Amino acid sequence: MTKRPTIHDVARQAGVSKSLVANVFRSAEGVSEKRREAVLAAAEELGYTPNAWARALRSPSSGFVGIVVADFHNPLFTAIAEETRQILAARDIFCFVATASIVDGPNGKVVDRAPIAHLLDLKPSSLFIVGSLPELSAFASLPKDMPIVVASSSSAELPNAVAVRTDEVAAMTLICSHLRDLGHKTVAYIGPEKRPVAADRQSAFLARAKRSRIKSTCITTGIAVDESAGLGAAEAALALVPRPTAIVCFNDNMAFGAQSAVARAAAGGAPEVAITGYDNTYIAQLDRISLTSIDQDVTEIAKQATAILTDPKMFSKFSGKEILVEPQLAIRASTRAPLSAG
Amino acid sequence: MTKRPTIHDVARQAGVSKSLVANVFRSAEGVSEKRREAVLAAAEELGYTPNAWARALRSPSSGFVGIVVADFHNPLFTAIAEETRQILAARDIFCFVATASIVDGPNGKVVDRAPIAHLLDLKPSSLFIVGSLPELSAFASLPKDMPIVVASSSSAELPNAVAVRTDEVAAMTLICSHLRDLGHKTVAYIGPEKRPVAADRQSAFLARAKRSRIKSTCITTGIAVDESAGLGAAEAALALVPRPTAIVCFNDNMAFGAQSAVARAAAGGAPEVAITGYDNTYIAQLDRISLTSIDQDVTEIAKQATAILTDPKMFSKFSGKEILVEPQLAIRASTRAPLSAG
DNA sequence: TTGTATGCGTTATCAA
DNA sequence: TTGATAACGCATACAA
Repeated sequence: MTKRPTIHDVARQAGVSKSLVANVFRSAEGVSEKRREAVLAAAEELGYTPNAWARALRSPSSGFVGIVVADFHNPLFTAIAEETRQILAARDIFCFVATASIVDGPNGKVVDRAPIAHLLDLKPSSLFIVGSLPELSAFASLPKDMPIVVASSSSAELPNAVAVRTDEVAAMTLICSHLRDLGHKTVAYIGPEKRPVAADRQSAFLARAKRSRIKSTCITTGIAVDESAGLGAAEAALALVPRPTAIVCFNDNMAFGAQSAVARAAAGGAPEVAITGYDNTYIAQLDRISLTSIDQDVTEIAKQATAILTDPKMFSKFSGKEILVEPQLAIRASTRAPLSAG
Repeated sequence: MTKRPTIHDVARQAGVSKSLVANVFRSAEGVSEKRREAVLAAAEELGYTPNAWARALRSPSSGFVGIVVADFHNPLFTAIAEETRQILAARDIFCFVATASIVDGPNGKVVDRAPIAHLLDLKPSSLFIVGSLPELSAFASLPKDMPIVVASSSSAELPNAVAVRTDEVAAMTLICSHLRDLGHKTVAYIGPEKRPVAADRQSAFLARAKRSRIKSTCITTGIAVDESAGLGAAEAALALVPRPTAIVCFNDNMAFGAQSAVARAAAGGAPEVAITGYDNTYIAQLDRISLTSIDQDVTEIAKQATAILTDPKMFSKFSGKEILVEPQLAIRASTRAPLSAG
C-alpha cells in the first residue's frame, strides 16, 4: 500500500551511506562483513529490493534478457518463450517479455515500434526474438555487440543475429521417408506463399520428395495458415490429377483443415488420404485428431538460445550463422491407415 | 547501431534548452509556436522519442497499463491479454506484459515475485491480472488508488480490485437447459477441486441442474485440468450407477479427454454420452472434435477491463465488485446426438 | 573501508 | 516565454 523502500531508506535504517548499500547490492569487493550484514538486515526488514530500471538508467546494460514474441496466439512461440524464461530464471537471469504488435502501415504490414522501443529503453543485455516479423526496422539502433537470437525464423534483416531453428530439410526427410515407406508415390504439399519460413519449408519438401522418388505438387494459400486455409488448399489438392494419396501440410492448423476436407470427400466415397502436420501441438495428440506431425524440439531450441543469449563468446562465434535443431516425427493415425490399392 | 538520442541532443540541435524540449513533449502550455516547431523538427531529424522509464523515475506514474498473465499456455488468457492490448493500443495507451511464474515454495505453490516486482518498478498507472494466481502477496505494496482489474478469476485477496468474469450461473443455465431440452436426466460434472474458479463453476452447475430437475453427481480431479485429467474423471463418471447420459466438463481440455473416454467405451458397445466443454477454444470447432462449449466473450471482457483500467472514476465505482459478462453456448455435435432410449 | 559528488534522461519548480 | 537547477533511485570515480 505504501511507497517502495529505496537505497536511501536502507542506508538510514542501517546507519550507513547510500553508496555502501549500493556496493553491497552490487556485490562489490571491499565491504566489511559487519556492515554488509547490517545492510542486509535493514534491507530485509524494510523489504527492499533494488529498482532494476533506475539501475538500467545508470549502467550501460541492466543484465536482463528481452524477449519479443511475434504472435501471442501461436502456441509454439509462447512455448519457446516460456521455456527459455524458465531456463534463464533457474540461473537467476531475469527476462522481460514484450509482444510485437503488427499494424497496417502505408506500405503493408509494419511492426509497431512503441512496444519494442520501450523494451530497448530498458537496456537489455541481450535480445531474443521469437517468431517471424514482417520487418525489423524497430531493431535498427542496437549496440553492435548485443547478442541477438532469432527463433523459428531467419535472421536475414539482422545481419549479425544468430538464428536458432528447426532443420527443415531434416524434417522433410523424416516425412518423405515415412510416406515412401508406406507406399505413397503422389503427394501434395499445402502451405502459404509469403511467409519467412514458408519458402524454406516448401523447397525442403520438394527436394526431399524428389530424393524419395515421390511425385509432388504444391498448392499455396497466400498468407493464411489456419484451418480454413488448410481446408481450401486440401480441396484443391484432392482435385489434382493424378489424385495425391497424401497431403503434407505447412503446420498443424492447416492439417486440421485438410483432415476435414479428406473426411468430407471420404463421406462421398473417395479414398482416404494421409495427412502430416508440423509443430506437433498438443491438439495433434488428441484421440480424435491423431495427426502425424513434426515435433520441433522446443526444449533444445530454448537451450541453444539461452547459451547464446548469456555468453558473448558463444554469440560472437555464431554471429550471422544459423543453429539447426533436429526435429522428430510423431507418427499417429493420420498416416497409419493402410494405403488403398490403386 | 548507435546510442538513442536524448532530450539533450534535441535541445542542442534546435538551439534551445532541455527544459523547453521537455515542455514540448509534455505538451505543456506556454511554448511559442516557433520554438515548438523547431523542437519537433529537430526531434524528427534525430529520431528522438522520450525514454519512458527515465520519465517514470521522476513521475509518480508512467501512464502505461501493466498486464500480468497467469499462464502463457492458456489460450484464453493470452487471448484476453492480446485483445486488451489491442484496444488500448488503438487509444495510444501502451501495455507491458509480464508472465507470472509459479514456483514451488516451502508451503506449496508460490508466485515468483521478481517478474511482478520488476513490472511494478516501472510504475504502471493500472494493473490487469489475467487468470488466477495461487497467491497474490507479490502485489501487496501498491498505491491504494491504482486501478486493478482481475479477469477470469475472483479478487478475494485484492479487496479493492474489480473482477471481470464470465457469469458462471448464466453459463450453467445455458448448459443445463440445453441438456434438459435434449432429454437428459442424469448428468455428471467433472472438474478440479482446488482452483479459484472451480468452486464457483461447480456450485453453479449443481444449482442449475437442480433447477432443471437433472440428477447430478460431481467427480473432482484435484488440481489438474488437462485432457488426461478429463479422461480419468470421465471414466469414473461412466462407471456411476445410474450411468449419466451427459458429462459437463470444467473446460475444453478436460472435455477432449472425456470424448476419448466415451469413444473407448462406445467401442466396447456402451451407449454414446453427450459432452460439454467450457471456453470454446478454436479446437472445439474442429470438425473431428465438434464440442458444444461455453463461449466466454473475450472481446466484452477486454472492453470492460479497459474501461476500468483507463478511467479512475469507473474504478472507484466498481472497486471491490464484480462485473459479470454474459456467455453464449456454442452448440455442436457433441450434444447433438439423439439421446438413446433407456 | 567508507563517504561525497556527479551523472543517467526525465520532470517540475523557480527565477530571469 | 524561457532557462537554470534540483530531484527520481541508483552506480561509480574519487576523496577521506
